[in-house]
Amino acid sequence: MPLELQPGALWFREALDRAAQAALLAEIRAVLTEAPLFTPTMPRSGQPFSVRMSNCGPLGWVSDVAGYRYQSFHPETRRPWPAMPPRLMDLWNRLAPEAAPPEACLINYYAPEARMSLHQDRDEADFTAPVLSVSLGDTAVFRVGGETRRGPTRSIHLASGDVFLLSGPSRLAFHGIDRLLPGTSRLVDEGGRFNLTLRRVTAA
DNA sequence: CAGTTACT
DNA sequence: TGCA
Repeated sequence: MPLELQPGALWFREALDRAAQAALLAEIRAVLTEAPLFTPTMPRSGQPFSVRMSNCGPLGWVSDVAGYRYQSFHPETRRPWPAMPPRLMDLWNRLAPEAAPPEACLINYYAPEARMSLHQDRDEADFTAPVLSVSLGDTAVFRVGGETRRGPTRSIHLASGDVFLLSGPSRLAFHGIDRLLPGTSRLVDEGGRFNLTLRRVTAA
C-alpha cells in the first residue's frame, strides 16, 4: 500500500526487497557497460550537471547545449540504448497497469555530493502516463511540490528499494534531490545512489 | 525556454 | 524556503 503524499504522488516504501534490488542493480551495471554514464550539460550555459546519466529502452533523455530531448542513441557512443530489463517492465505493469508501456528508463547516478534542483518532467508528449522512479543505494532527501515552482513543498527520505510515482494531478509536480545521506546503504559498492526513472514518451 | 548555482 |  503506497502512502499518498498529495493527490497522485505515491510513495511505495521498500517496494523491492534486498534481493530484488541487487538483481536490478546487476542488470543496470550490465546496461552501463554498453551505454556508459555521461555528464550532461545545461542548455546554452553548458554548465555540467552534478549527476551522471545513461538510459535504457527505445528512447533516452539527454541534455546538452542544444537543449533537452529524447533520442534513440547514446550521445557519445552513438549506439542505440540497451534494452530495458524485463524486471522494470514488470514493475511498471504492476504499478501503472493502465498506462502504455514505458519507452525510456533514465539512469541517474548520484555521487555523494550530487544534487538535482527542483524541476518538472515535461519533455514527454503524453502526460497521462505516470513517471515511475526507483531508488537504489544511499538514501536521498527528495523534495516534491506542486505544478508551479513557487508554492509549498514537502521533503521525504527515499531509501534503497523505494519506488515513487508521479501520476495524475502530480504528473507535472516540481521535484528534486536536495542531497544524499552518505553511508546509509551498502548496496552500491562505490557509494552514492542510482535512480531509475521510467517514462512513457510518445502519445499512446 | 530548462533538470543550473548563489545567496538570503 | 523562496527568489534571481
